Amino acid sequence: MSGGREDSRRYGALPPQREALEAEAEVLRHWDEYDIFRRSIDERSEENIFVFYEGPPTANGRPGVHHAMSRTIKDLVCRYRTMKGERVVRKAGWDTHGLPVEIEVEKALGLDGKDQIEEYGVGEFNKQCYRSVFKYLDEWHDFTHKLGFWLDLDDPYVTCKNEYIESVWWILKQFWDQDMLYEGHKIIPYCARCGTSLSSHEVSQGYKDVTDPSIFIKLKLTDEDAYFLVWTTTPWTLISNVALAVGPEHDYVRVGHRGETLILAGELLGVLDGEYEVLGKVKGRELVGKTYEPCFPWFKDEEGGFRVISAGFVTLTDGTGIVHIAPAFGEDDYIAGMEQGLPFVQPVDTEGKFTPEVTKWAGRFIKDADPEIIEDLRERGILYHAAKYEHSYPFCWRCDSPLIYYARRSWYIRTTAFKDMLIEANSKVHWYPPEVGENRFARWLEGNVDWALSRERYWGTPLNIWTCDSCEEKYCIGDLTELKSISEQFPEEYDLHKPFIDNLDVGCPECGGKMTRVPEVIDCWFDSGAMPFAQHHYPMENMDIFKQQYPAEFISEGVDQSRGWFYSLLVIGAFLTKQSPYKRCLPHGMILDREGRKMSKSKGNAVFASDVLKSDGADSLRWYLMISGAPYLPKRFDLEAMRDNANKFLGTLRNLYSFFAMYAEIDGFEPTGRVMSDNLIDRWILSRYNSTVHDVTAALDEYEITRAARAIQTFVIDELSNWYLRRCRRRFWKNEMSGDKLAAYETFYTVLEGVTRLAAPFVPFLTEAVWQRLRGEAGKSGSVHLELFPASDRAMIDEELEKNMAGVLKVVTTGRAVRNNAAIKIRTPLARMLVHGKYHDVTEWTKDGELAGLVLDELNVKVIETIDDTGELIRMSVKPEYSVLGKRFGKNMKAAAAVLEGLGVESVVELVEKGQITVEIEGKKESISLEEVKVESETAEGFESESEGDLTVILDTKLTDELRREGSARDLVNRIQNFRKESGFEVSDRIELAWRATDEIRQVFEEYHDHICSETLVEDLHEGEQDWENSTSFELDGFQIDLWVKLA
RNA sequence: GGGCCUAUAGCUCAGUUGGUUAGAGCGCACGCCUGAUAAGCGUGAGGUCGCUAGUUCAACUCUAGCUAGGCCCA
Repeated sequence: MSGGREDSRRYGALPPQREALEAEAEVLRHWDEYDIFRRSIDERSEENIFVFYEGPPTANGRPGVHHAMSRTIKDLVCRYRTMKGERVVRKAGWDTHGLPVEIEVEKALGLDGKDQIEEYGVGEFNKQCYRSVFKYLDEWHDFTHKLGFWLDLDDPYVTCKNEYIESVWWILKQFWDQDMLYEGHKIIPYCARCGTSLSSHEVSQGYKDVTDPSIFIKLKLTDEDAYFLVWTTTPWTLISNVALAVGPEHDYVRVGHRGETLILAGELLGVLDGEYEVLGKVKGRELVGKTYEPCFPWFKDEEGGFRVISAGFVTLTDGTGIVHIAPAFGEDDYIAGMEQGLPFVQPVDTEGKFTPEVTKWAGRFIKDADPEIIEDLRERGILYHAAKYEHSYPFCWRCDSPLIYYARRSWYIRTTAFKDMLIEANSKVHWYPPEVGENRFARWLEGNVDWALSRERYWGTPLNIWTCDSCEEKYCIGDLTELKSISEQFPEEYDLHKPFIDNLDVGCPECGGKMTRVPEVIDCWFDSGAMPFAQHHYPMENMDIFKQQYPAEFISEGVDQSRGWFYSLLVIGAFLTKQSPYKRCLPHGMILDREGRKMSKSKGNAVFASDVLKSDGADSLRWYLMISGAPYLPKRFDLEAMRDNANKFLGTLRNLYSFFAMYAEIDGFEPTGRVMSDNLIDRWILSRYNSTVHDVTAALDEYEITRAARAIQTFVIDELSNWYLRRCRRRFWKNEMSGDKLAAYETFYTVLEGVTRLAAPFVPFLTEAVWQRLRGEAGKSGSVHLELFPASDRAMIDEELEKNMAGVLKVVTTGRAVRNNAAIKIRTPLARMLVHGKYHDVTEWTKDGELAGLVLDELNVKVIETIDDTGELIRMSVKPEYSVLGKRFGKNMKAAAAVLEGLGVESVVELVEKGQITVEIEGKKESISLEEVKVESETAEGFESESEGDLTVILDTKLTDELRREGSARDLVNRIQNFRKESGFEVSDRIELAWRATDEIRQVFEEYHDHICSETLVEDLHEGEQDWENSTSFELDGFQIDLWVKLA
């Protein structure tokens, strides 16, 4: 072991729990010094590869506990596969582009909007973006390191590097060559503040419930003294209104209302205030073609507008059934406008302000103008009714401005063209749990729309399409060689971002004219989705590495990445290789705060991973995240709960080692690896160990991490510590190294060493610290993480024994309850214990002397007896076994139950003795066998009893003087041990003891002389006062006792 | 508004094909143990299994609806 551990002992001490952080630091130093991470990869065969992809985080914010979640899962799986003998390369990655970065830099520089950025200078701005991305990189490195996430941070892929961009370009060109990249106009969610369109997955992050205006306006028909009643929640779009849409099959009515004639859908008359009279009924299609007077003057002369059109999307759930159409500001509107030849007006600029055409509100931000627009409509008598409307509306996920739907020029990937292939590729992916992939993700793919790829921003991979200024031909340039061949004076040093790329002089390969690149950059999700290829600079180099590392066996990120990374990986990978780039995907749930609320920066309830690591260490955090609930469920994070949970397990593991080390050191035990014990409890723990290894392996192979963690925890705490070690302590206390003691050491060592390997992927630090100390010299340059995962040895599993021991444990638990009820402490021996159970499982073990011995010892009773006939001690009754009788009696079950539960004592005895009995149920004679009922036993007389299921334990609680004296002897031993410790003696020190007490106690000392002396390592026992330094006095069973002690 | 998931003890979570004492840990109360000891263990009290209807002899479990939360999509 490296670091500061100076310990000459064979089994060195673990740092105490309160120094767990220092212990983890020591392990980290060891890993560094002996290059363990590198070796864990290099020492594995290239023939046996497990491929893992790291989803690149954006290092422009502090890592939170949710990052610890995915990083723990990733690390756990990778360590596990490594220990299974596989070679797991783990390349780190950083996602560097995108709007979030730009926003942060804008804020830092005090810039507001694109004009100011361009004024500031795009080159310098992008430099600042680059710097900003790596602002938190130190904390990310530190967090990754301290969490124990083994990841190759020295050779990461970085999406803004020239090589990475070049690979992305190559991929884009593949799309281009197959006509999968096109330029179009679409109505897109647009953030006027950021001056950019947002992808659907960006939009989805920003829905909020807001209150918007809800207004009804009256639009006068040109050839009739009547008004269409129209509803909208976006008054500002009314300025761009060019048509009204009705559902052709819907029923509309003319109504007389407040002296006017209004037209609206018959089903929606409820929107009217007060009395109305239905004047006539008409189908929607009969209204088509009617014209009306525009509500605003600026576009009243547009040709082909201001008429009623028919549209399928008109519903009768809201509004009036008459929908206002503004083609530039809604997707349905735009499509309808194209189909029906409506005019297209877009009097809103890219900053979301009205253009000069709208004289009254020119330069005003559209949403801000809403109140004035409403007021204007009111003044002119067009407004029918104005109210508030609460609904869910999208906001920009970064800058929080309301989005508008806006017609923009945009580049798309034609994902709809290969939608079926995406669905097919996804169907072969194993999702954990399956429904996330089969239901949610697959369904979402069904509704696939083309991927809006371009972004009108600065800090991103430039879209590699050039247009010739002369011949107008468009070219997609797929790599640097090609670009260099057609550009003049391509410099040695370059950065492919804007503005460099736009300043190049690029000549048209056709006509030699000057070419200009399209201004856009691309969606950063395309960058991260390209990582299987671009991380290796494929296909310009590393073809062989790519081939070896594609596709991934396993990826894991938060469920919120379904539409993000999981999608972009799939689109790019499947398009290029016709298969999904990942075979297994384990999405994990969001981390909520202790109140169950989402963690967010704005709420201030986010917990930062580094803070938790600093206060509690990695193992605690990792163990808590893995053991508390299935990974895909949302999880509440509570520091207190984490501490309780983790200390329980980690503390027990630590104590198990400390115990072992203490005695193994004294006895100079050195493991031989030969575990040949015929001691029953040794065989039991080895059986349970191998069963646990089997269960954990099965769970991890199915990626059921929580199930695996719980199996380990149950084994370590309940079985190894609370039962095996508890029962075996005395075997280690013996003075000489007997065969049995050696067997205990070998067994305990074997299991403990195995447990460190079993738990190593979960809690890599403590397991490492324990493993190293167990291995001693041999482990000094090694690591538990270089070892193989334990294999379950079937020959060691004894199911019969496990079953019997389960019976023993049940009896012990019940016996303890009896003592508790009777208020007789364990130190007081009891004469006998009677056990009764219907099933053999529960009592079978009593035939085995060794098993019975465990119970005698644990409960401190002299004799154990099974009783078939509870006789006069117990009264019996029966209850039906519903699972059996329910099928037999069906409807008559209730009657049958009543009959059986009402059986008299004699009948029950008859049933138990003969195995069956005839009773009358609903007038029919029925034969009931013992297998069809449950026999219950109650009550004890003069004894104390407790029943647990079909098991009954009875203790004879009568105390004799003899038993009392034995109890006192045990008390004395206990007091003397405490006294030894207070006096500062070592566990193995031999002592002289003197005592002074009454005759009653003298009798105990005489009768149990040998026992007391051997238990407490007394060489000489004296009666009477001494002048030794160490003395104590206390009261026992009402008698005063004085003790003196000194080293022998 | 739609899809998927979740709802069980004060808290965090288990609960196998419907079967009659619904489990664990933490916390709480009481106690035990004390040569793993600034540890350890046990017992107990706590639950109309989110609500409502339905299927069934029997529902925490199946079905439908509702409510609340989460994720995703509009």
